[in-house]
Amino acid sequence: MIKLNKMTDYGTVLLSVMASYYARDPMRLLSSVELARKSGLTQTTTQKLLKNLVGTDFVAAERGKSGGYRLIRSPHEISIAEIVEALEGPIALTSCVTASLDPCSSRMSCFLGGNWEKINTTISEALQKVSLEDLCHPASLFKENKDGHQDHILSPSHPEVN
Amino acid sequence: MIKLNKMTDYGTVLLSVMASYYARDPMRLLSSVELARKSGLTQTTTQKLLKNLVGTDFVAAERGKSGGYRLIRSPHEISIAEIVEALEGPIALTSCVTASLDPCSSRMSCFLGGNWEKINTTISEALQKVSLEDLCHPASLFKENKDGHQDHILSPSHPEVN
DNA sequence: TCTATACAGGACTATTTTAGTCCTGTATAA
DNA sequence: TTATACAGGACTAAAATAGTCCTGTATAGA
Repeated sequence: MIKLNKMTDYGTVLLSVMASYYARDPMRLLSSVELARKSGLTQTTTQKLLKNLVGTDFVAAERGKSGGYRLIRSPHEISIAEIVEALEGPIALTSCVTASLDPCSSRMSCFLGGNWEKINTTISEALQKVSLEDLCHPASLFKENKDGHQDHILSPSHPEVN
Repeated sequence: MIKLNKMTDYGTVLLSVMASYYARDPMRLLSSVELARKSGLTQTTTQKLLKNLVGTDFVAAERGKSGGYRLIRSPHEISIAEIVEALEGPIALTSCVTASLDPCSSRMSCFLGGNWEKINTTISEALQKVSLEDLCHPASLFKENKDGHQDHILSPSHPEVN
């Protein structure tokens, strides 16, 4: 099975929550604690994810007492490819294609490499065509509680065991 | 990084060797020992791979003293998708899509699931378009030794440490 | 018929990768 | 000045993968 990490799965959930807030107020900061609660992920996992997402060109952080995180690009401009690359590194089916040091010590691997690279490109293009917004339709993701607060109804494909 | 297993990487090397023999004589049987030597993989790894490949509709085995393995379909009819599925199971980015029992216990995962499935389909289609023959151009893979025997010049992307 | 060879299948161990935890430091609003 | 929240890395635990080993079955040839 060609698979994403759990962390990337969790990451899409987290970013979906952030996207839903972005839709209402792009400048709204959400702390890691808030994001953990809204996403249903544990705090430590949420924090770890956020650390990996800060520094990309779609998530920014502000420190201090009223600090937090927010998207800095519109969800429809953020591709799944970018998210995957932020959390897992370059999209490629074999490390041969991307390893720069002594990448292909044999003719076979180079020979295969060119073809794997075609496949990798195809896959990367497929992921580039899907945006965070495509995964996330914020309007349907939240419902109001009696007390006016919002609770997430989201959870990752592989619910985190708490 | 979305990645294949090492075993699948090794598997493409092994199948490339088999394809090169198929091109000369489709009925030629190659023992696991021969295949290990020609591919540069260890015997145990080769045997393990072959066990997983036998039973697919592209590799068959014959037992007994002069037994061995061979391709039973032309390399140009064998897609990388089939190879990957034989060695790793169904091609999918998250297990949610394929797990049939309690696959999506939350709205989010189902909601995401539909989109992941689109992505998975795209990736699967990309892999179906590449054949074993595309990876393997037998004519260029072998060179004759002085004594007229052929040695493999192939090795996997991640050469196995012996 | 006997024997050597080669595939069949599964159980087990070791290794590697991934996930998850913890600790210490820095920035900022109040 | 202090409480809060992000930053970064080291460490441990868990899961997945790779690799080994053992026993059984089929078959060609002596």
